[in-house]
Amino acid sequence: MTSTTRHTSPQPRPPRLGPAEHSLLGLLASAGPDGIHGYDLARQYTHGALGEIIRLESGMLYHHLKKLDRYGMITTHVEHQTDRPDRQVHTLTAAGRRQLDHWLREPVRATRDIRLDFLLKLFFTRRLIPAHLDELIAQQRSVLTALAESLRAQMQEPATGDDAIERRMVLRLRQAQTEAALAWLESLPTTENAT
Amino acid sequence: MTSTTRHTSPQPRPPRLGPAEHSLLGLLASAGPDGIHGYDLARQYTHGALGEIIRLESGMLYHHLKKLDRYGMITTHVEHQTDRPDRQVHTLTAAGRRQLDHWLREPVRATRDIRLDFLLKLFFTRRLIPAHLDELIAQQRSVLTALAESLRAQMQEPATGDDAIERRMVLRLRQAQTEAALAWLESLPTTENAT
DNA sequence: AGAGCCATGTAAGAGGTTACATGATTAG
DNA sequence: CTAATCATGTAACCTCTTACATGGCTCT
Repeated sequence: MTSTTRHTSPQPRPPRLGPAEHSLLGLLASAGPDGIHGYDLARQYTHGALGEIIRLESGMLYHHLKKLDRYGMITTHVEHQTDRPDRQVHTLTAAGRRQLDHWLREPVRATRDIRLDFLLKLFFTRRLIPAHLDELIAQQRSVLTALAESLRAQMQEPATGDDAIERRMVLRLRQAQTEAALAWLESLPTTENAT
Repeated sequence: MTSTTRHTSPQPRPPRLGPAEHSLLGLLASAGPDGIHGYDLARQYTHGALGEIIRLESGMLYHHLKKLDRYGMITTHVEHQTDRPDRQVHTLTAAGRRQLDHWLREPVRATRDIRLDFLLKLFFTRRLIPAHLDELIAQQRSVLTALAESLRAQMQEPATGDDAIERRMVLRLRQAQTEAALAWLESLPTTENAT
């Protein structure tokens, strides 16, 4: 076991992490203080419900792990094995956990982010901080409700211009998708009717 | 007016065009044989319904035009102006028109492509080949109906495994989004109830 | 005089895809 | 013997985003 993490330049830039990286933080949080290695992480994206939400090729997975290490979100140490290739075991840092918790608390702003980002938040909130589930759902509902109302208001405006029909088609689609997401949200199992 | 198009190597690779490039082909088809220049194209993405569907920065726009020229989908010639900067006027080629028509005839396979790709197809079919509108909508409806049925079948399967709840949440969201898109599709103005 | 339009781009970087490289071990 | 598993990556190539560069002209 040789520590290989170097924190000479912890945060090269303000870290803007995507859904893939946040899901990795979530898996590392689930793994606990003993850490987890890349190949094990990769398996969680190919088997299980996570793979239904997001697809992550091994190339990108290792790339993201490097990035998270550079940002000081995780630490990395090599675990030597005799009969198998060496593993790099990763552990979540306090900064990584803070980043994860912050991300989990934020609802998504746009309807199109429900499919990927919000599903991930839901998945990891259930697993890591189930007490916060109702709050996450409630906050997301209020964002989508506001969006739906704004769309309804735009539909009320008198149609003007030669592309009025096209604009209305677009608006109605956005409205339909937003309302479908809202209905789905409201059908979600909460603490009241938990399993 | 100096012709600058070179067709020494017309198709360097099998051309895989994205929605942005197809929308450019659509605008070039609307412009007719006299062609149209980049800045004029850019305006159609900032004003009008097109901008509600897709956002295209000028940098990417000029990049796509270069690519379309390399692929032999458009031709380019410089139009000299004395009081204004020179323009590069682009014209759709027969190959470009073939590509556009082929793309317009294909329904999208996934629900998430409705928001961008299908809206573009709808937009340009209405504008260029309105006689084909009903067919496009009917084909897309049959694709989405099949998808909805497959999702319903998956929901019927007995829930098994420890992440069964999560899998069902994902499935129900996909179902809700697909059914919302279907309902919207069926509410679209067809030739029967045209304006 | 300054803002903004006209017209075409470049530069730099983030992010992603697809495919392959390596090399040992184990299961069928 | 062959294939798959374990484990970590590299290489090449797209795409997209964001911001800026240029320089003359017109409008207020």
